[in-house]
Amino acid sequence: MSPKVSKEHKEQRRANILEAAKDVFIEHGYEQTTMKHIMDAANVSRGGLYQYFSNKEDVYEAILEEMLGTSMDRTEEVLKSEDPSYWEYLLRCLYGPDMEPDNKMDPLASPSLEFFITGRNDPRRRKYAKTRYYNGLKLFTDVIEQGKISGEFTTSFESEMIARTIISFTDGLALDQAIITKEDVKIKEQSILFIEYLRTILGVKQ
Amino acid sequence: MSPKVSKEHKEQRRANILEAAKDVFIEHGYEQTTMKHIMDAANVSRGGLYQYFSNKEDVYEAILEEMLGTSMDRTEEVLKSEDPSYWEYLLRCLYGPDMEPDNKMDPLASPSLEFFITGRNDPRRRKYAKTRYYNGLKLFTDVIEQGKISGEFTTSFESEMIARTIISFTDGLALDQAIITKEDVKIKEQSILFIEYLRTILGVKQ
DNA sequence: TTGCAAAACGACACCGATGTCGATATAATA
DNA sequence: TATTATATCGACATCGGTGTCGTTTTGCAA
Repeated sequence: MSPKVSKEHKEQRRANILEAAKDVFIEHGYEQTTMKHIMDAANVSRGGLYQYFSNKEDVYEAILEEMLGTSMDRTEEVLKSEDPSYWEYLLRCLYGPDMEPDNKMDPLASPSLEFFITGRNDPRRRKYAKTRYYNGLKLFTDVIEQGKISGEFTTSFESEMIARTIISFTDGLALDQAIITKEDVKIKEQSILFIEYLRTILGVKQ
Repeated sequence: MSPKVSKEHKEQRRANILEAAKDVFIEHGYEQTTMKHIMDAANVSRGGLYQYFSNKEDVYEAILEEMLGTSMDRTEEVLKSEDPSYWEYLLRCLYGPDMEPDNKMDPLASPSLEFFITGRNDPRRRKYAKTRYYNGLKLFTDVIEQGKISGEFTTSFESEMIARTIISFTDGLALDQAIITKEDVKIKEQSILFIEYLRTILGVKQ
């Protein structure tokens, strides 16, 4: 009845495997990585790996769950900060605490997009894609809505529609950087231009 | 020495296979379709298919070549029309002759994005992705540049950077519609908002 | 017709990845 | 130290897809 191996140890092991798997996915992408790759990276045998995850999709879903969780946490945190400007909230959600776009995006973005797009005919995968999309949509819509109420944004466009364009643009940037490479896509410069766009379309009062 | 089967016949057969393959790719996506699927759809045997194409990648590249070709032709055509407004040129390049965004995108967009992103570590595939990107970039940059020269666009932003955001936004929209589905992404409404954005960022004089 | 080169066929061998399973190692408890 | 549940191992059978190859069919040309 009593456990022969501590629960913490098991969770630790699982976390280690996930950590290693993440690196493999970043390097090879979703489709190209095999369970063998993960086994090697995590120093675990075939049987050992299958003890924790029943297949590759299962592994990636675990990584996704974690991502979706922490991204929600982070933005919650941002929104709870005492800064009163919704415009800054928005920039923080997009570009982190220092509100400065840089040249690279989340390295897990491209394997994830790959996971979503190759599984677009699979209800299970699509569910993850939708969750991710609607999480982002809700967050941005809320912030814009709040900004309107507070009088900081004077736009007459629908908050939700602006939120959608934010997501589409961000996704497009991630996609282009994945298939073309960073240097060629000029993420930073595009982001700066996009901020300018947002500023005008939202009618930000300074 | 002389051919036993006319060259036209052979080209016709090849074209038929490609036609069928295109439908299969649209239905199953790139990764999920197998040579067997294509064989069945095109009513050709295994050996027969391999007579024309040496593998799946080869088939898809043929489709891509065709796409890249016709898209260049079409935009060439648009640019050669006698209409003097560069703003309208731009809208036509984006949304076709009637300049009205609709709710759906090219059905081959998602298999192509899949082809590009799953092959992002393969130089061969990346070359296709780059060609596609830079074709679009050149087109939009040229049009915007012309519009500036003619005085129709008064923006002080770099033409190339605006062109890049056009591509990123368009790609993002295609991606989102692929992984989420049309109805949920509201492509038309987003496009209308995007046109508004373009109008302001370009400083279009009416 | 007949001859023949190319096109079309489909059986087959191959391969790499998968998930299972019986054997073994491990570590907590008695 | 002995017991025992379970974590770990890796060999193995399986499977689906691939590309080849020897055979058959086709249709133009002599």
